[in-house]
Amino acid sequence: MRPISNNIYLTVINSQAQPPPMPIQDPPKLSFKQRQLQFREKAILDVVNRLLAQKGFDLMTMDEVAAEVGIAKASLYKHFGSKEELAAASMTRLIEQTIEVATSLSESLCALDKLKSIVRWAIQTHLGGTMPLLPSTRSTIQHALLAYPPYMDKLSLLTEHLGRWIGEAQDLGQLSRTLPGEVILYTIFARSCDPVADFLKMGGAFSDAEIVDLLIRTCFDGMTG
Amino acid sequence: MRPISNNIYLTVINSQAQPPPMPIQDPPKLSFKQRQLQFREKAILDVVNRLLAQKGFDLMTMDEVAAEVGIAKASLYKHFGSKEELAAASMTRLIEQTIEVATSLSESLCALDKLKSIVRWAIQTHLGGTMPLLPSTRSTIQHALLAYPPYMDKLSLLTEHLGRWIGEAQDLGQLSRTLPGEVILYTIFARSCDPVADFLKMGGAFSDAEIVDLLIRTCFDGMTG
DNA sequence: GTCTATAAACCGATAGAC
DNA sequence: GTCTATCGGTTTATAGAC
Repeated sequence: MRPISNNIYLTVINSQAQPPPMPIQDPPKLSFKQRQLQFREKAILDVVNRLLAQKGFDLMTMDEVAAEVGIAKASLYKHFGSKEELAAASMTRLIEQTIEVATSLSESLCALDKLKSIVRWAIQTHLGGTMPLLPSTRSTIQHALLAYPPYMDKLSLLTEHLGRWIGEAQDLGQLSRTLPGEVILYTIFARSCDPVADFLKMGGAFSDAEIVDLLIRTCFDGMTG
Repeated sequence: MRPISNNIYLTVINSQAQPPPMPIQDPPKLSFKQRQLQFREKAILDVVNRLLAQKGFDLMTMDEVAAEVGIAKASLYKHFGSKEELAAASMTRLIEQTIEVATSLSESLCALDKLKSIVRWAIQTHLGGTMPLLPSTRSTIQHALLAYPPYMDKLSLLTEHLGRWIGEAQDLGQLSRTLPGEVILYTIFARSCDPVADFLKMGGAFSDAEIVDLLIRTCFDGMTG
């Protein structure tokens, strides 16, 4: 597969395996103050994540974030330098969570089932109201994300995972060998934030579980089957 | 197929055929002033359509619209009462154009090919930079659109067209008979504004024609084939 | 005099500073 | 917790054309 040029997903599909950027070392004991800071940071990001999912970046206000966390607006700026950085941190954590889900998948699953599991988790998260709409070239945050190395690093890592599974699934004939890897990758990303889920939920005719199954089915098997 | 509750698409899939809401009468001679107004209105909507496609509703400003049209901001309000109404009018025209494309399709095409033709046209429009991202439950305009009868009427009309073809294609076994009609309909809508097209274009590895083919293929046939 | 386009003013909201 | 500068949607008053 051809390496593709830089883009928002910083795709490294099927690139040569890279050494992990840095060895993971569990952080040594933090002082009480540090833990308190970390705790509040988590609370902030929880709120931001939900607001991003519900209203998107432009409609989310810093006043609102501060109010929902229960702290002063100025305190927000102690943790995050700007609204963009705040959103970028939240998105980075989302990618981290996705990577955790990916690495925790049973090794006994085949590549295709691993990919489906990721999409399943993403759609469930979406239906739960905590999945920001990641991929849009029109969004204000895209530029901030591109300029935020932690996000790009984590995205590379995730893409590496998914790219490996996509290649495996193609080798096994589970996914079309004639479909470019990035088309599969982007389609998986897109379906994970698919507005179709929202509209089906609004329609009220299907349970969440049914919606997940329908979306995974149309995503992987199409509509002609 | 089960009728589904009201939602943004006001689905009338497979509903009984309804008489057209009103007979179309070509408007009799317009005065010079009226025609001039109509001409400028078209120019405004052209700009709005492009800006909606490029930046979305929230990031589009009335200053920008006025500047690009080449008129004063206040003049915009002679034509459209608010920013929401302006966007709604633009979206309504887009649906009208889609209906025109649909009705102009050759009768010799089978139902499935008609559906594919519509998606093909939509993705081409998208790649051309004049396709606003219609379906998102998070968007500000959705409420305005729901409250704008001309849009809802046109959308019903379009949905009726597509719903009929979906039913035909299912009867012919061209589309899965076990897939709910609204899932197919929404998927078609979603794929028509798919961000995947943008990312593939940004990647630079594919021509527009290739992107269109890849998206139609994954949409209808999935990725496992 | 009337009608139209526009510049300028208005005002609420919001990011960020003190 | 308050303050300020800015931005953007909306309104109003004015200048100019017919």
